[in-house]
Amino acid sequence: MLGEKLKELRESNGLVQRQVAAALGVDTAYVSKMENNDKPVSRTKLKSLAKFYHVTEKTLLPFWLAEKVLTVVHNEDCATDALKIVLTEIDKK
Amino acid sequence: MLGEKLKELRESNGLVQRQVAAALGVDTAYVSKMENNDKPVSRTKLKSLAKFYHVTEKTLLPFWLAEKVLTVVHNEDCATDALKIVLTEIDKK
DNA sequence: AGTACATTTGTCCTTTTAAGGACAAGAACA
DNA sequence: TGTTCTTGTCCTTAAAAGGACAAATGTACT
Repeated sequence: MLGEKLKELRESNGLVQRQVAAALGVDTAYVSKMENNDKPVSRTKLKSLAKFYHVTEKTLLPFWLAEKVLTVVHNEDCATDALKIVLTEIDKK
Repeated sequence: MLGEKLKELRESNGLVQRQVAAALGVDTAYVSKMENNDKPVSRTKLKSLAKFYHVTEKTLLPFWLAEKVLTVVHNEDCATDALKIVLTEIDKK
């Protein structure tokens, strides 16, 4: 979800993980894990990535947040119900 | 959301927080916080509460999960977008 | 007004879990 | 083979969970 997006962005910019890693000041393993949703992406890194890929943070944010939500509901069989409850709760306000 | 539910259940059973607290082995402050969504409700406590109120855990679970999701998306203005992304992602599987 | 009980709020502490990240070593691939 | 990407393990620090306690507030009754 977010990882896929990040990978797309990197490849569409013709970049290799090593370069991204350098830009963020981390190693390539870290980048790989972010792209495979194995490590959470911090918000500050998200900002750096957005800048690096020349997109606005705002476009990435929904995917970033979705990823977080997914880890919470992941493997719960009432996930859909829960999400719908939250949705109605949100626009009730 | 979950808290409201718990409070409803308690009151519909004509119980007071002190009794719930005793059943769970915690103090009343803790119960109050659970009912006001100030403290997360652990899954084991959820089970105890379900048993105590004579409802199945399955009926409470969606609200419990919704509460967790809410704390994740809370104060993010793209919350709705994120939730929708997760929804489509989920039933894509 | 004053007591008695119920609930809420705030602060504190300890323990558990997650984040953030390095490193080494294993696949893929060109 | 050299480069990229992935996986697994480890470590350290930063949060969050779980919960106690005290004190404040609310409520109802007489």
